[in-house]
Amino acid sequence: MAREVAGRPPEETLSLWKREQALLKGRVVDRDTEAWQRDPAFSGLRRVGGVDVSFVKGDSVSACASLVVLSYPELEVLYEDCRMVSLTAPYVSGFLAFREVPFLVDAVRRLREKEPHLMPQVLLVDGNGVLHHRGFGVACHLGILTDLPCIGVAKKLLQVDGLENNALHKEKIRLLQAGGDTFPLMGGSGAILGMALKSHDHSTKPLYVSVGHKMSLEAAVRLTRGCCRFRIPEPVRQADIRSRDYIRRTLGGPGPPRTRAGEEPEGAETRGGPQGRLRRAGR
DNA sequence: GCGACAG
DNA sequence: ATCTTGTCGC
Repeated sequence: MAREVAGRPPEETLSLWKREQALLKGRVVDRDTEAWQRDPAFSGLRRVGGVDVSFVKGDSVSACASLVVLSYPELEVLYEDCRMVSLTAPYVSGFLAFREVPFLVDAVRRLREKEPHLMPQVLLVDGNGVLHHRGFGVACHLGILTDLPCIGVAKKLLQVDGLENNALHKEKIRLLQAGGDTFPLMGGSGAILGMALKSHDHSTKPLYVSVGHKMSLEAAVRLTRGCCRFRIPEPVRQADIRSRDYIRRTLGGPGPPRTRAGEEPEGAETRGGPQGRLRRAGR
């Protein structure tokens, strides 16, 4: 049943959300807090997490929230948790966290309870950190709620605080040479809000990296680069691929629906549990 | 009416 | 976010 979530929240709700962001923003730490973050080779870093939420096409409510954990530097998947969820908040630019973050926090909590030894040492988040209307994007929000170092990795420039995807910006992109090349994204106040990063040699579009929590921008950019086999860093890419795959296996796909009304015994999932646990463990 | 718009 | 196959290039 394709449901629709309420259109745009009333101003009163947005006002409450802004207050919440302002409150939590005060707790963001934009410095390196872990020893591995300052090491040239990130020695000591063994697990990197990625999160994403994918949607069912004609439906703005049903989605799959996923959390994956990869080994570093091998980038092999060690853990996967995909779960169908019902979103309650609509997407409003600047308030993405209120739509997606509760389910990502749930995923982290499940991991903490069931496989604490696989807890990632940092999370790469699909979206922005401090590169945000009020300096508190989804990567900051998730970082504060989980107390994990987080990095915001966006695929498009969020045009805030004077930043514009204009001719000058496009020219700077064109001038990026090799993978790893960057240029700073300076806000109106003069502060560096994030970095545009050419994630690999033949990528046209850069990634927009910003601090989420418990990490410096320099380390965030360097680690993001270290996680890229393709344009999108592996943790986020795997979370995306697996969440979309989970939806396809659950609803989409050719042939008759896997679970026609009245068949298939109660509850039990066809493929190893509601969360599609641990598969293809690396090493 | 026009432009903006992370996911 | 999603709608979507083949196709061009290394």
